[in-house]
Amino acid sequence: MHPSTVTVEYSISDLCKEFDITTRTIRHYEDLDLLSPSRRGQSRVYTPSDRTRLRLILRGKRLGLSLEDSRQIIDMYEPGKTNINQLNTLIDAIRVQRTKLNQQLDDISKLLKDLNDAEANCVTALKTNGQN
Amino acid sequence: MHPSTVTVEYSISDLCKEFDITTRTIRHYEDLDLLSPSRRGQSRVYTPSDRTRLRLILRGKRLGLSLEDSRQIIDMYEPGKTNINQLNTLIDAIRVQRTKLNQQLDDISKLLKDLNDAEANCVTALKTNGQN
DNA sequence: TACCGAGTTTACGTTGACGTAAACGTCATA
DNA sequence: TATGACGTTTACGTCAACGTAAACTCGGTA
Repeated sequence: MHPSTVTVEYSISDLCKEFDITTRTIRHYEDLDLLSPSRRGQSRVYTPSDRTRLRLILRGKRLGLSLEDSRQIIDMYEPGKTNINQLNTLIDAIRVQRTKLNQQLDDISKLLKDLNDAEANCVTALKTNGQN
Repeated sequence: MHPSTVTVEYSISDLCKEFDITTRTIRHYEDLDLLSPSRRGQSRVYTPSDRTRLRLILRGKRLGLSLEDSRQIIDMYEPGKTNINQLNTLIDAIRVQRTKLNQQLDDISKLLKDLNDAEANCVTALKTNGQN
């Protein structure tokens, strides 16, 4: 059996459609070194790894991270080129991020509770006024 | 016993210190009708209720909400002036927000897991290279 | 009274994250 | 061959969320 040589790749519009963003957005991320696709001719060619990075960027956006924050976090996943005396710095950064995320978890649970209360108030208001 | 008449109030700089923001930020929120403090002379005077609103705004910010989003959510907590035929709309909005927050919860738990993995990789890398 | 600290308004500047338009290349197919 | 669909670069525009500076008022106090 041959080793699987089906190298998956994506065009810029493939990724745009999948994630519902514009080409401008993707090229913007490349300007900020968040993505660095290879080229065939002048066209950009994206690997599954690039696609994963994009997913991480968009996830970061949903969490309110800046693109710069996302770049740092994503670089944490690529431990290959990290030299040893940066590893401890990296670990510290990871812990800082984790603290922020735990704060977010707390914020969200509180907000969800507030929303529950607010909804309950609405429902009560609807009932007591007896109007449908 | 008298009813407690100690009406707590805050100056703009009180709130700035407490939440570690600038006066410009607070006045900006007022421009957007997120806050509407009363005045003594020309100076702004904030009530505990204003302070609570500010806390909610900043919590929204940590979650990546726009100020406009926060304004809408905060208005949900003030059911007094909401008329009945808007209540259903409000309930819908609440459910939309809840959906977004649940998405965030999912994002965060994934990110936390990723950070755990990244940290583990760092630790392993430190050990195998045997350098302190 | 002369200044200081804390407040105010007005208005232009900045930064991040793209939008939008212009002008162009490349390839398939009608 | 010419018309689209899809790609590219370059560059100015926009919007949100403030920053920053200027010029002012007001209440205490040295």
